[in-house]
Amino acid sequence: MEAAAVAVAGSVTPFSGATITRPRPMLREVSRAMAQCSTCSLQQHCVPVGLDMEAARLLDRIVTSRIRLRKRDVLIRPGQPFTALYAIRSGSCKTVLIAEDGNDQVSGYHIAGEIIGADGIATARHDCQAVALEDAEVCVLPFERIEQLARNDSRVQATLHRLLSSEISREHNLMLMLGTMRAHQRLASYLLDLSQRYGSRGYSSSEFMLRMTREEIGSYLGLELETVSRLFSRFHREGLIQVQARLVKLLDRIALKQLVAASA
Amino acid sequence: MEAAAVAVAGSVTPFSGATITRPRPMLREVSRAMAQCSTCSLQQHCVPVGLDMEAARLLDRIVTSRIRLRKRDVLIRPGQPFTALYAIRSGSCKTVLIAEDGNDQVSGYHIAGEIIGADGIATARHDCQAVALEDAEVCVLPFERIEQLARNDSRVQATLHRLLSSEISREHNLMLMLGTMRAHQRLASYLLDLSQRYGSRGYSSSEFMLRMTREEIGSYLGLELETVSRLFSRFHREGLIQVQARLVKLLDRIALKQLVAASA
DNA sequence: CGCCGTCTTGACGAATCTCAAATAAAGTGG
DNA sequence: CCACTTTATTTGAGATTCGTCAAGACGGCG
Repeated sequence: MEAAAVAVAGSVTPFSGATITRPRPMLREVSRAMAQCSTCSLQQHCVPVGLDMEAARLLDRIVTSRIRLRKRDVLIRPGQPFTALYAIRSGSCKTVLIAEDGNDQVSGYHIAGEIIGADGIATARHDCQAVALEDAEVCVLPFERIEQLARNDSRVQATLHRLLSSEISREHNLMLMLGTMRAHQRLASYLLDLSQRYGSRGYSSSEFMLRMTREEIGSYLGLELETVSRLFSRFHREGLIQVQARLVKLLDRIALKQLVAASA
Repeated sequence: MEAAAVAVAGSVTPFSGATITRPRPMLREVSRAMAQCSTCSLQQHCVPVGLDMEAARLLDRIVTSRIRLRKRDVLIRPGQPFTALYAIRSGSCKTVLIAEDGNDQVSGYHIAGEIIGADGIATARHDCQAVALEDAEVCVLPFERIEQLARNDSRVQATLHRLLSSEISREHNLMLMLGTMRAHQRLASYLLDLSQRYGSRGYSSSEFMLRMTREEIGSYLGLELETVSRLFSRFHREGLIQVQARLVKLLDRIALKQLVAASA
């Protein structure tokens, strides 16, 4: 009785930031039996963070289903009615802002444990697009249920508020980066951010795979793809990192941090 | 029993983005009797927007006090414990993000009817500074009360969620601007945004006073103050606006919009 | 094996920043 | 209210960063 959250088609749209070249099938809803926060291995990184077992059980009532995404599948499209938040269970997504004039910008890179879709609440429509960067799985959190549960339990309520507010803080950091940093500082900052996020999830914090193209990274950082490429080469040449296509290894984290902090 | 929200000192801090040259007295709390959403003239623009009379009365229980600010008074300082949101009743404020390295950036310009402080929820501490750009008055909305009321009334809850989400959307727009626009487009975009916001509050949408310096505007737009100044001169020369110090008059709104929309 | 999307690198130019100096406006104390 | 001090704004000239255009290399997939 509530497949609404999965009303996400898969065909090409005029919005599409990614170059989708072939029609895609509907996104597939996965058995809801498996969607349980209380037994999920991501508990410490996802919505339930900080909640005790009892509260985590409450969340089991929210997560009604999961969606499997293949690389380039579109999870959210701009203008789409807002019904749910999505928690990434595995894989990664980018979010893309698309202005009326066609201007677009990658506004986020999201990995397991992170939540997307909060932009849609105010207007009841999403204003960004979300696309899988690799095969991924997301949990669907119907917003009505969240609100209902939040009214009945202050822990759930606090979790929701924390979640919305941290999206605001995340964007604050991005704005600081876009508004005050030089190209090389932005890239260094991006690499350190990835490192920190992978590290806190138990992946290597010094060696990882970039899931976005140079162009997408550039868009995210407010730069052209050539600038990103040149900076990767320069960092490599200067011994700060080792980079081979999408595989990056941080060699001198301290120097990277100094780059970011340097006022000039 | 709850003066906590007013625990805001006024002396010089190492953070201070504005150049405050003298010590300032404590911010003054104003009689709480007057703070009533249900009779406030800003109802259509502030928190109560969209609520009926009955729901607006609920908000009266939230707004416990008001604070008067003089120009340059600091309402929120970074790191300060989060206790409340603030609704601007009159006057205007800027919010400033401050990085550890001292890097700072104006992240918002807020006028009557707008809410500030939502960044603090996630970490229980504010991460931005809020400073009055002119004499102003703000309503204090203790967050505990908001949450309590939101649990009991879904209209209040929805209002809160809408409010947090629109802050996210506001920042999305800023990011698009910082990440994809040229200097002249950013300024045109800023002027149109001011125009729209003043207009919707019953002020003139074509003639208004800038409350920020060229430097603050530059910081907000990710530009140097000289660039801002030159652009004001250029827009004036080209007949798009008339500008005399802080007083701006929009002469050709269509051309300004075209500037913003132009892809190159 | 060849195509296509991605990435790298170079050369050049435009946009923007930096530094500097003059002018205008605002704030301060008498 | 005036004279003085400080802050804000404008404008110019030169330096720098980054974007644009172009060509070729790389690599994965059919």
